[in-house]
Amino acid sequence: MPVGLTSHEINRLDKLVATRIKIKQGEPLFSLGDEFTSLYAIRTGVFKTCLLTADGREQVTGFQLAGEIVGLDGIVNDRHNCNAIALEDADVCVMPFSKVEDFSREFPVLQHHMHKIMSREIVRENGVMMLLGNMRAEERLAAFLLNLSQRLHARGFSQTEVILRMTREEIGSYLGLKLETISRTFSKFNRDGIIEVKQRYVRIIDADALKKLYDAHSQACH
Amino acid sequence: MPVGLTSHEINRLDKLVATRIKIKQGEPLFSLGDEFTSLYAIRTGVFKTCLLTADGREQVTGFQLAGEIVGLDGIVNDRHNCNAIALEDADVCVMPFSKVEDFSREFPVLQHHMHKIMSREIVRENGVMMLLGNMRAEERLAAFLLNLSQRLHARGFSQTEVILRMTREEIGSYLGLKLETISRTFSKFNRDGIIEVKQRYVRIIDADALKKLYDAHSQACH
DNA sequence: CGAGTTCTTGACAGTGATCAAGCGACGTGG
DNA sequence: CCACGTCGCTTGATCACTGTCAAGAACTCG
Repeated sequence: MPVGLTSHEINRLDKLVATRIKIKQGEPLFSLGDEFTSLYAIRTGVFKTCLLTADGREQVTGFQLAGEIVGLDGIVNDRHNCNAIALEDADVCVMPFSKVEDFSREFPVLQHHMHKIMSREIVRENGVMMLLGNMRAEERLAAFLLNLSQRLHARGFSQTEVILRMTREEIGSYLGLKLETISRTFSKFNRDGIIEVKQRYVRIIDADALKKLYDAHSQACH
Repeated sequence: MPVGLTSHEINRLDKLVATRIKIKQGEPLFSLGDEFTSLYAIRTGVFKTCLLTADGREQVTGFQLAGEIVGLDGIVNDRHNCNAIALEDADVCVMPFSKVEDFSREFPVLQHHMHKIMSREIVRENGVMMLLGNMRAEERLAAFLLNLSQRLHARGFSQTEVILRMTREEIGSYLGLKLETISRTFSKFNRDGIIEVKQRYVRIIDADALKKLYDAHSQACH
């Protein structure tokens, strides 16, 4: 939520986020084709957003942590354009979008905040396109680990120790790789002493080595 | 521009799009790092948006045609996050973003329109992620050709004949492939009688075959 | 007309996918 | 508490797709 509001304004905005719902692990917050009514602010828990192909395979388009907004995909067609699935039991604020728009007209700060959130999502996806289009498996996984650990750190968790909430298959789908490749690359990082992996537990030992991998595609060809 | 406004309102909104600039082929409309001040509505011409790696290789993140909006990436950090380069001489409306926000608060229709435009861009990028993450070279190029011909058709051009404004390298960058692969795949489509290609000229002979390729990744694995 | 850019095509190599087998963790019910 | 079943993870062997390197052709534009 944006800053710079009076306490009276904040009281009014509280109504916007009054409705809270709980989503159990594995359950959808919304599904492709659902009518779009609201944006959702994640209070606790981790979600994935994904598209499904007709045969049931999925493309994970993002992982969302506490404090992030999901549902922006639904605005354009008044229907959700992806599935949002809880990767652990989650707690979510429901923000009816018509109210978001009403309040946005009233509070320029909120309006600008909304625009920034949508722009940030566009820029994030640009980064994923770069990742999928130009990077190799090791670079992709390094980028993923660094990004995840940074976001967790910003939420007060350890920057070096991560408990993955998603499977190898989901990571692979997000990164455009198969689960075997994720597993192999984790094992290689482990052998090289860059990280310590054991199933869902990951400890980042040498963040600089990961950064180097991440930058490699920019520097390799000098 | 949205519909459902009175002529008086339209007159006022005209001020928003009063500034027009011309961009020569190959010239940037804006560049990565530039201060963000405005959104741009393309009146004529085709643009590419791209990110540059340190070594000068690029990731094309999109191709924009007349009627589309560029610059949304700049909102989040008050700096442009990519380059927008004209692929042919172009004519662009400059819309100062602070005015866009002012008018959006005044005209709910415009506000909602803006939200839809940003949401549409998010959904488009989701589609590109699916393409880059799950599809093979032929499927990607088929999707690209279908998408381009549809968008051109919506602008009154032929649905079957396309003059590409971008190089093989730019198409490849967008699709996560090398220019040789684009060239080979074009040649294969040509041999198979699906399209007729000659340099920048492309005629779509068998759109259904392209659609089948595009859907293949959903149906192949039943 | 010539220089530079873009495109095509071939030969070969490499990265990651596929197929397959086995292991390990976790949860449920006996 | 343990047995068992399921799901997720690891690892190996092989293969296919696309990348890389290279050469030459075609087109564009000064």
